[in-house]
Amino acid sequence: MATDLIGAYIACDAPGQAISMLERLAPSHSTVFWWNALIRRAVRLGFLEDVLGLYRKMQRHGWRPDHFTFPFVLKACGELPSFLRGASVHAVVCAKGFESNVFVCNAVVTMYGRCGALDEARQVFDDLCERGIGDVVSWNSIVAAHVQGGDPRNALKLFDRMTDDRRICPDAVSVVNILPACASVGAWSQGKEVHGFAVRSGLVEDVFVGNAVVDMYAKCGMMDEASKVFKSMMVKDVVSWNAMVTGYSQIGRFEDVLALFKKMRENNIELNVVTWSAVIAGHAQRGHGYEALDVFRHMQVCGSEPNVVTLVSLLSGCAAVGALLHGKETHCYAVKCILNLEGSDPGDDLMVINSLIDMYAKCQSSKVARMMFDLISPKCRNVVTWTVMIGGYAQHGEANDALELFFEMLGQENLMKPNAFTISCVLVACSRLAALRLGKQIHAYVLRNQLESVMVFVANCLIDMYSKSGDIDAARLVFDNMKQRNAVSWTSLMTGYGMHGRGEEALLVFDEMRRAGWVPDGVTLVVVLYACSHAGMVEQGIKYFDSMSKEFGIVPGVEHYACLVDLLGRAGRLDEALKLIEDMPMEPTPIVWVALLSACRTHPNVQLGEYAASRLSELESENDGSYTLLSNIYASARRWKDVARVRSMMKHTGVKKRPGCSWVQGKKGTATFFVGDWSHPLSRQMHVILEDLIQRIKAMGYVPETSFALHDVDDEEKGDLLFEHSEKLALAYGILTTPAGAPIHITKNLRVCGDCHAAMTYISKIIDHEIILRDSSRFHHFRKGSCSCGGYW
DNA sequence: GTAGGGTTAG
Repeated sequence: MATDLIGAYIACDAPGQAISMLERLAPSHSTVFWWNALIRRAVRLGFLEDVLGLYRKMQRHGWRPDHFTFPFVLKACGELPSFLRGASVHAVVCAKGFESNVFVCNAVVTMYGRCGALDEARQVFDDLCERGIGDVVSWNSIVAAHVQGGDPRNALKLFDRMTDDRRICPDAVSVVNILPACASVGAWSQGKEVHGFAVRSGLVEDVFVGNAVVDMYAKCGMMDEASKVFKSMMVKDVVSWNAMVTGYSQIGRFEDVLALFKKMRENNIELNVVTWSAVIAGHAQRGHGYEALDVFRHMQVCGSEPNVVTLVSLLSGCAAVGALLHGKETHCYAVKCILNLEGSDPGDDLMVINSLIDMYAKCQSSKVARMMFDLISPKCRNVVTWTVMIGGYAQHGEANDALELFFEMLGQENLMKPNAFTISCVLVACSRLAALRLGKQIHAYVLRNQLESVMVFVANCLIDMYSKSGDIDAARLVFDNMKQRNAVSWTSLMTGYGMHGRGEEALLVFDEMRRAGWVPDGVTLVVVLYACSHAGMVEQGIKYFDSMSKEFGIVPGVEHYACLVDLLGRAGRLDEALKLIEDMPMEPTPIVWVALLSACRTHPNVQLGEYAASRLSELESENDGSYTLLSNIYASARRWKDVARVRSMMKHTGVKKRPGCSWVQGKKGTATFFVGDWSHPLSRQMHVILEDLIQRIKAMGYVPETSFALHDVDDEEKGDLLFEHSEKLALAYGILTTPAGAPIHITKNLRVCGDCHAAMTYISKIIDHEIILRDSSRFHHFRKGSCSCGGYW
């Protein structure tokens, strides 16, 4: 009688009444059923903490959980997820002798899987197998644990073992579990086998299975296969259609997406938020932010409610095109409609916040990004939060801030483990700063954590870091040791050789690349031309440029023309460079005119320089570099009035010359110097050294090239100004702090000054160091009185 | 037991 009442209470969701009645009953076998019923109800309703409360309460009142109780309780632990509580339930399972109950043990495996405890899950599973009581559910559980735990490769291995085991017959769940794993590692041939199995066993008629097959092919980019399966499906639902939409969106076939939309309407399938989000994401991932925004608008017109996923995709689109205003609108929308909604997953909120930080950083608003970052309490941040902020800094010339934040991340109380993304961002920052010492430490970290073996990306960043930090041979070593390479690996190495003026080697790599079967793209050709230009290989460069379309099927873009202008200009062939610009099939962009203007500085030509500068200012008036170049051109012609005019023009238009800045990586960190910056504690000694060196090289024939000083003052004073250039200060500091015989590495934010270049060439003859100077475009190795650039500074 | 999402390189 009492138990009937309890059942009724449970059925009408009055658990309090049911519990108080149960507590008044004496423990007997029949009433465990009602505790289980209560617990099951709580699991269904998602009251996970209540499940555990009931579990404790029933034990306090003397009832023993049975083989029905444990799976529910374990499910609650897995969904919370709470490893500690799950493990203690597992301990009780063992203590009460339930380890031979496969039903209970399968639930333990699933629970551990949900908690990310793959080793524990595996141990329970292996135990089941050893005792020969594992069933298909056990196998499905352990495979699912590996798929969800981010270990798809082992999931695939386990699935293979499962199909080899004759006692086990995979079911629909097995197939639906394993196909996403195939897709995530691009194992389409294994996916094809699973598909074959599904067909032979008839499972493919299950709409879940069919969807999983379509999804697998679509994610592998095999839309013909996906389409074939899709068409053959007797029963389709919106998930089937969305799998196709996603597939086409990912490979950018949006006209096929539109065709699907039409058919969906014909079949009365309503587009849902997943459909729209997938298309938005497809555009965003291809860098088509404005198309993503269009789809978003369309979605709203159609009355579909965006959700977290929609916003995250949309923000990545805004970030890709630097659409700050749209990003801000999306931010407002998120605050109004999405963030902090009752019952929303806090992980989802963090994802939106991470996307917002990334969007602001990529839209040049790193201050706003940092404000958002600081607003999140450190214990709520995850590794992506840190990475987007570090990456934002690294990419926008705030490399020091990037590194500072990275160290802050490492010092967090709740241990934050950098992942491959974080490491890539940090390496970008190292590259910018030429921070070789830190870069090497990061490399060691990469090796210890085996990040490079799975991540071509990280190794590519290492190549870039080493070559931009002055150690191109180390870059080569990283390259040679890569098990897998992609086109970026090759071009990174070529860029390195190009920057170091080792054009022949860059071209050898280019040949190697082609022999290895890689098809060069537009970027590769830019690098090839750049290498030719910086090594003075004019004829070679022209040949490559002329054969681009024929040999590689690449139509020269404006960036290739700019390279060729640079190439001709460096060689002093200014008329040809101008003719090339005039004959260009497209409108020249600023980089083209800057290339010509630089050439007019290297090979003084006032008239052409003026022309280039005027064309440049039509396109962008705020380029401080172009004013400096023009002023240098006038100065070298000793046209001081024009120099003054340019300076007043700069003042008038509010263009500020970026201050020259050089730095040296020493054992105790970085020492940074600005022009005329004598604030360093070693300044006195630096001054003495410079004075002495300049005296000595003057005796060797060095004549200060005062035209670089940008001032109309008498020569003696200009000599002083040259004396104070940041790269000379950095050199003096390097000499003071670098052990004899070791190279001095200097990095400068702008192009090296011609006088400094000349002075360093002389100085390298009399000091016991090689000087390796990286400026904004390339490396200069000064050794024994000559420079690797061969005068093409 | 099925679908969509945030961070990385030339």
